[in-house]
Amino acid sequence: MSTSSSQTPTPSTASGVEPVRWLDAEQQGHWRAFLVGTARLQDALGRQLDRDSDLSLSEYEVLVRLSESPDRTLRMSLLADELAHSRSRITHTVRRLEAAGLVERQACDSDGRGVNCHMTDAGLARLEAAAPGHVQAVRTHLVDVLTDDQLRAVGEAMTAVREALERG
Amino acid sequence: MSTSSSQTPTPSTASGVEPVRWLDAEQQGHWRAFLVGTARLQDALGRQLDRDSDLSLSEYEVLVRLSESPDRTLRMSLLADELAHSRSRITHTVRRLEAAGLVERQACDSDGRGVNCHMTDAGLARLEAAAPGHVQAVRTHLVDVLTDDQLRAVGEAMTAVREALERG
DNA sequence: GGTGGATCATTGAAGACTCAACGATCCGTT
DNA sequence: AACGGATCGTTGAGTCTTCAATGATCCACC
Repeated sequence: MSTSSSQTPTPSTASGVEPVRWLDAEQQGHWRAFLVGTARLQDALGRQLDRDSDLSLSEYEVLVRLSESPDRTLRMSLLADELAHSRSRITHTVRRLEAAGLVERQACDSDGRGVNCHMTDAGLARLEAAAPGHVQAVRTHLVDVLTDDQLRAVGEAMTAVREALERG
Repeated sequence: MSTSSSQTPTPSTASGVEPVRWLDAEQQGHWRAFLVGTARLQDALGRQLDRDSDLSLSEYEVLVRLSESPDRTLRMSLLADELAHSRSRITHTVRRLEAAGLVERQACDSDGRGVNCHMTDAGLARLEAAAPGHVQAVRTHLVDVLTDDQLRAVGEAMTAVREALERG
């Protein structure tokens, strides 16, 4: 068999079970290209960051969001939402960053439950050191490989996917 | 600052350092949409598989490739290459699948170093049980969210990314 | 036909992420 | 003002992945 490939739709029995709408060969090809391509891409980018800057991709993403925020500070929950990472994951990532001195936690004035994550000067310096290499890698492996139209298409498609998921 | 965002290209000093070609606002938006969208998508698909079929996405992928191969058998290295997973990761994934009785290892006739991974009947049954729900999830969160053109654009873009990476 | 550099797969430890459970705080309702 | 459900963030255990090191086999070449 070739599960999740193009198949004759199961001739509808009287079973009441929704027949599976398999993907056709083309759809499946695109889906697999997506899976494999993203795997290789994330792998290459993570490797570059780790090798050249001793940061994981998620640590880098956290630092970038902080660098763009007023006072270089962001609530844990906002970090989680913006990066689409679980709260638990953000807690663990921030704990590592804090241990490295790149970030520090502060109580949140307006909400006793909240925790603010503030990027230290060392954190900013570390990000600034890491950014050029990372951006170059994003170019080499993604942006410069695609036409402008292709990159836009990917961006818009993934925005649609994201919005659909955030409704469900 | 806003690292990896659109910036005035550093006025070229005489330092001999290649100026960083930052991403412009649009490129960066697409790149982030890609990061966040793929994160949410993989999360949703992995969750569905784990909940409904007690399989991880990588276990599922291994089973699919095996199901499509002659004799439901594939070399470990081919599994790794096709899925873009490390050899070590494949070893661990297959070990778990073997422990669950879904797969078994066999010596490879033509190559004494090689190991063939063969999918058992139980493995096939497990895959067939998992497939409808998974395919439906891929539709709900990706395929049915996009137009045919968008899906093709994504597939072709990621194919280009993949090929570029496999050359470097 | 032996040597030396590749490829294949595994191993174990370290690292990162998930999951469920938890305590604390917030806030709408009564 | 007290209840009760919801949100926030953390925790620790379990799971998955990476990384570096290893042993085994293959093969091109001398």
